[in-house]
Amino acid sequence: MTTRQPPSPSLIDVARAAGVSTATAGRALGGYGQVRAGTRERVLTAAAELGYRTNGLARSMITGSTQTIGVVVTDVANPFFAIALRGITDVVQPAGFEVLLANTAGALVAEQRALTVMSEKRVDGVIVAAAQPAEGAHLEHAIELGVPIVLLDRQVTGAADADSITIDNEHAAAEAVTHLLELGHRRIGVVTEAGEQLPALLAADDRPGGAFPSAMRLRGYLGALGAAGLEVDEHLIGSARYDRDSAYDATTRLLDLDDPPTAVLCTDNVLATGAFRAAQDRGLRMPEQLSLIGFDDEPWTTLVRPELTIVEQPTYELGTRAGQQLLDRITGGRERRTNHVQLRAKLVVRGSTGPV
Amino acid sequence: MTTRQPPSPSLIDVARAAGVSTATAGRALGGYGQVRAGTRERVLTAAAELGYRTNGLARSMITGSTQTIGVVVTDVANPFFAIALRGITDVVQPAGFEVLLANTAGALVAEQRALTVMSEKRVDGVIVAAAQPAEGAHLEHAIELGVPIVLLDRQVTGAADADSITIDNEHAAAEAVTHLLELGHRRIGVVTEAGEQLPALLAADDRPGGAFPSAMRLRGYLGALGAAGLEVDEHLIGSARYDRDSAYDATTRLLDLDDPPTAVLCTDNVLATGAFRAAQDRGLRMPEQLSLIGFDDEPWTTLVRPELTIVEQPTYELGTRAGQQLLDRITGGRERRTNHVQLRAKLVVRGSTGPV
DNA sequence: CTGAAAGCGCTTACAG
DNA sequence: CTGAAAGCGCTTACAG
Repeated sequence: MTTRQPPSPSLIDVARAAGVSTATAGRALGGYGQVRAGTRERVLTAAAELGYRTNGLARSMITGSTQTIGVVVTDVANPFFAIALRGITDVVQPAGFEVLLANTAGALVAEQRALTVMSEKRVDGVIVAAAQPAEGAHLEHAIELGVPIVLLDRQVTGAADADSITIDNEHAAAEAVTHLLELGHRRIGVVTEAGEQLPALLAADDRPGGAFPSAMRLRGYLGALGAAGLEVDEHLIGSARYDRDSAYDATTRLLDLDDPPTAVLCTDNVLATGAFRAAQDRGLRMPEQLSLIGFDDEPWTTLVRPELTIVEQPTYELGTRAGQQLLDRITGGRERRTNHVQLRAKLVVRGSTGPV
Repeated sequence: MTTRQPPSPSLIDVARAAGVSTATAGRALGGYGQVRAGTRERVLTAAAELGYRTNGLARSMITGSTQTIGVVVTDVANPFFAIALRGITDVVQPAGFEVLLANTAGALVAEQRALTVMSEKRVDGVIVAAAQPAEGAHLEHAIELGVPIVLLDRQVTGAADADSITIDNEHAAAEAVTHLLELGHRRIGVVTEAGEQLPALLAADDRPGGAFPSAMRLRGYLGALGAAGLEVDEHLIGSARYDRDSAYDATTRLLDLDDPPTAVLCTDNVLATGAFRAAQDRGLRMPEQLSLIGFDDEPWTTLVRPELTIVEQPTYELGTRAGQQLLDRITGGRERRTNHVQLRAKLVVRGSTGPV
């Protein structure tokens, strides 16, 4: 059935059919202003008969609000962001807001473009998981234009006026290392994608502004060792790219050392899959011959044997809080102080960690 | 820094600053019509100085296009939809379209509301993974209003004018069962969330219109057994809700039978986690004592031992094709015939299946 | 190539 | 409670 599509009826058509002015028709349909019950009835009936639907563009242009927020992430297919995104929609949709989503694949230009487009589409605010925590100029620019921003999962330097919601990654990693120390481990390795930032982390003693979670976790690892009075052995820091195979190789290199680690912390869930596999393929019994800790409570961590000890992030809550924070900012206006919330991760001890 | 936000400059301001008409300013900024190079320069400079950004709402109201598509899914946190969504954005964003996302949590009313709102916001088209394959009236209504729709992952009865992209779930499940039959299995169980649809499936001999993938898979299971001349034993059909614990229980019930199955097909990835665990807890050696097949190539399926034989869906491609299909429809208009594409899943044989 | 004018479809003071 | 008019910020014929 391919009928030629009739032009969508406008408020004028409805008003004419109901015998009222467009102002009155608008009031009846939009639920604002005062309309006599009988008049409202006639307008509603006419609208229904004509198949009228409000033109949201026209309305938004006048009201100055689109009831839409932007969400910019590096990868929606990553379970972490997928779950956080669900948290955002669960909070924001019931409040009458829609979500405009952009995926940047980690490219700064894509993020910049997304912010420009969203700003042109007049979103009421944006939640962004930045591709480059060191690059915040475009974000600050958007804020100056009047677009409230909530940073998700990572702080950004140069975006001082953005709110943020993150996880205390440094503390989370430190807690995992402390657990291993308490079990008696002294040679503790780490599989990380923040390897090349090691020199900077070792040098700096001030807290960095914008940083990837991976860097903060590596920092936590270093800090916990330091607090225990242990020297950092750079051989124990296994650098990997963000994929399973690379983590596999990094883990293998650690296990090949003359003086290999007795325990390994993986600073991410994907890296943990590679590390687990490497240990498995090598036939190492866990936790007797190797203790292993991962990140995120993914389904597989309780399907493998032994079950994996992990650091559990409040991912869903990260999303709901981000959504709530942005709604508050949209309602509360720019006057409110910038708000930085940090959530705590939780160590979940299972079978993959044991005494040395 | 909380400066009071200056009203965003409009085209009028730019035109005035550049000493041209708004028509000319619009042409220079919007990249349409003819403008002398020198004039364009002046306009662009003025715009940059004023910090001008096009008002997309006003533009869309005139051009009749928002360069935005809607995507409606039941659960973005589900890896299946998260990956498909990534496929959609990867195709649609480079083409200059943004994505308006709605999560329905499987509620029909939420889906209806989402379509109304998206239609009011004048999206150029919508991709929807329907909450209720039997309810298509609201979808057909949107199409009549001029909003092209592409159905994702499930057909819907009553939405005859919608395009669709799905996976041949019936064939996929049948192929898995055939694999087990070839290995000599005769008592083949299934863990499914479509259990209550069994009577309907056993009765109907015509292909159903709208149906959940789970129902189509159960249908494939029944068909493959029938083709092999085997009677369907309803005791071998383990009904579960869509969660791990329920699948665990359903699997346990199957294994508790006097004459238990020697092989089990799980019609979904979540159900497979529960089934795998049940087999594991019972101490069954796979594949010697039980052959198991799951759905979707999730990371865990190659981390467990034995590795899981699975049916791999082209999830990412499902998304890219859906995006492409919608763009074609938006460009091509309503005149084109409705287009139904079905993708094939692939059986990946691994260690969890073996001879009986 | 450029401009004056109309118009997209609403909401908002302002009168009555 | 209702209406006439203005206006949101653009693009599009239509003239020149």
